Amino acid sequence: MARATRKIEILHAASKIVSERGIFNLTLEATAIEAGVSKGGLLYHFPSKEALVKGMVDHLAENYRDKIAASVAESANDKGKWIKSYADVTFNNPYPNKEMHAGLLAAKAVNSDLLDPIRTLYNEWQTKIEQDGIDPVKATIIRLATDGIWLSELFDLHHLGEERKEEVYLKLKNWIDE
Amino acid sequence: MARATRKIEILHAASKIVSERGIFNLTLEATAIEAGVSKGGLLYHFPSKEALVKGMVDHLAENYRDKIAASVAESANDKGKWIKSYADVTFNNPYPNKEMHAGLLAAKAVNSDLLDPIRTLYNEWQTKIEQDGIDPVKATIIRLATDGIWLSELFDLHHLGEERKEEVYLKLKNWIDE
DNA sequence: TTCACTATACTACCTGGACGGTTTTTTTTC
DNA sequence: GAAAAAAAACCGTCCAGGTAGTATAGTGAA
Repeated sequence: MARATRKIEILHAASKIVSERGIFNLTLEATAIEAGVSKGGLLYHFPSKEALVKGMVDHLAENYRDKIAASVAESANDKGKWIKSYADVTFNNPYPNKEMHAGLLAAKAVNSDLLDPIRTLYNEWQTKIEQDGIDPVKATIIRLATDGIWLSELFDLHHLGEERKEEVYLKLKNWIDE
Repeated sequence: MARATRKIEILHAASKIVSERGIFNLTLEATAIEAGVSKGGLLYHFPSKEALVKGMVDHLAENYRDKIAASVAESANDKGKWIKSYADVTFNNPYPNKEMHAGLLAAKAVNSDLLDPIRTLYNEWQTKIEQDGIDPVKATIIRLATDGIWLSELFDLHHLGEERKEEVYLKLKNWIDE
């Protein structure tokens, strides 16, 4: 089974390894085993390690873009819908974030250029966020604060308690409409 | 020459390699060469790679702690001096941030437990920031926004222009005293 | 004598990637 | 619609190169 799916299974396996065992354990063999495929099979889909990591980043960038776009689409067309969607998705979606973390770390380790799709995404969002009917500085601060949560989760540096996190989230949301 | 200094030179060399060439090029040999020391010499100071990375993290944590503490000390004892110092130092000090980036990435790659000193630091600051005379939620948002800048610089994801960055900085500062 | 190294050699292991198959699926031909 | 051909998807082994860490003998300074 699984035609186009195999590639994606392999990408998930790679992310899982990075998340659970760290970059240094992201080897072709380990990825193959985790994905339930042979090394040769893996190399058929991704002809090099760099190609594999590129696959991770491209995949997650596409996913994240869709996720935000979907959230924006179902918003009423009120002002601030981009920053609101960005904050919503990032605060409340542990899953794509995990993959994001793995992809970022892997790309940074293997070849920084592989981060370009994320940079593109970031620039797109920043533009939208700043041109969405609210003060761009305020919008940028909300965006940065959201990213701050991200940083903290990426390195597991500090757990805001759930209540504090919720308070922050609500205060940011209210601030948008102020 | 250079008694206690050599160790620190080695740590700087290691950070430089991580920053410029990425984690995978942080080998013992490369570090020794960059530091102008023999491999044996390096291993004399840091008996394993993990010890080296631990040295990086410990050193930068100490540095960062001092830096913030110094900034707090020279503040008038007005409310919000902790968050103000945190934002000041992080916004305006590209140097320790670079080392921080390298240390975080190296520790995350080699062994997440090595991040513990940073976690401790983070917890200390969060406590101080929340008990410093201003609304803790507001203080936390400022802290998160500051960290957002960090994330962006760490992966080189997006350059806020200098003006926009300055606007953000000023708006956050004003917000503290509001 | 000890400390802080240098220089070199060596081991044991791991990893990316090449390579030459084999099996499964799809397409074409009769 | 069955057989044949071709393409796609995959397997498993091998190897050159690199790496952490060990070992060892020696050097100069305090």
